Amino acid sequence: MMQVGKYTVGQLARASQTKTVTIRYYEQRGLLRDPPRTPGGYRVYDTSDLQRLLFIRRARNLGFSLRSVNELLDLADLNDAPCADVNAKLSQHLIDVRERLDQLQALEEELHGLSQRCQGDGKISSCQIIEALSVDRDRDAARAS
Amino acid sequence: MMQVGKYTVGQLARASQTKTVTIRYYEQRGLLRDPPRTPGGYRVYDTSDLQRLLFIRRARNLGFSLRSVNELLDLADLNDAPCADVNAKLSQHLIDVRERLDQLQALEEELHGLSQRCQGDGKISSCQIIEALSVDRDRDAARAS
DNA sequence: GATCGACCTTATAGTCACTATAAGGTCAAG
DNA sequence: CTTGACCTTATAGTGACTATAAGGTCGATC
Repeated sequence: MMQVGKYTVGQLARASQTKTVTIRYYEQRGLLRDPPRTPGGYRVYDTSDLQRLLFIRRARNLGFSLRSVNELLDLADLNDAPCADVNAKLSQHLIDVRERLDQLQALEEELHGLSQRCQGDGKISSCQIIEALSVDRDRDAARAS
Repeated sequence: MMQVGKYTVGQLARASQTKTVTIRYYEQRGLLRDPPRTPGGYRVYDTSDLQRLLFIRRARNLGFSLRSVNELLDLADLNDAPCADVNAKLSQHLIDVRERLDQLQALEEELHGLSQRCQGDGKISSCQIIEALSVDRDRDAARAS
């Protein structure tokens, strides 16, 4: 059995809801260090690796790109960097997320409107949905002009 | 000059707000036919190609995957397929979009909450945001157990 | 008919964040 | 000492493009 506070890649994976291949991918990308190995070549992680991985996963769940996560980790490692830098990154991300949210909302409305048009009793030749996708609408016309 | 109703790839690109490489990519993926060529090898498209491309772009703008767009095109080509098939695809897509919307909304709230925690006057060592990302919160703890 | 520049051609590699697969080696328990 | 779960590396694939290189064609002008 492995020492307490030590993990194989699989144990780290379980503890962080990550796949082992993903962990190795993070290592390759430089987000996680090259861990020490057993004589047989198995990776041996410790709790600080787990902490770092959990940080990565949380930030990823919040929609940060790996690049952003890396920058965040760099900042976090630099204890005397100004906290405002972190907040700036967060604010920009929040702006991006809100924009995506707006777009997705508009999309939802459009799809909902589209789904209302189906009588459900016809053939494709008279399908209002296909029709709507096929015909130039105001937006297309305006953009193309 | 090119005949009326005929387009080079670049003209098709301009008329559909697409990049030429993307058009060739769609051709490669089988969404657009291999068009006839000039003696010199230039692709020559006509208005039906433009219609089809506009259909693709509209569906893509609505968040359909290329695979779905392809299925939709297949249905549209089959004039006697039941319209309900199209509606089923649309409904499923609407469900997916609404799910993404919910997730993005939750994300927005979390990020907003996080951004409220910045005092903006400290160093990383006392950054509440980094803190929040670093520390196990209820969700992580619950999932890992 | 030479030249120019805008446009076209193919092929290949890169992006992002993984996921999948193959072929083989290690670990610990029984 | 065998078993089976786990680990190793390397390579290729995903989706929907984007970027780049190296070269060929078109049509207008001189």
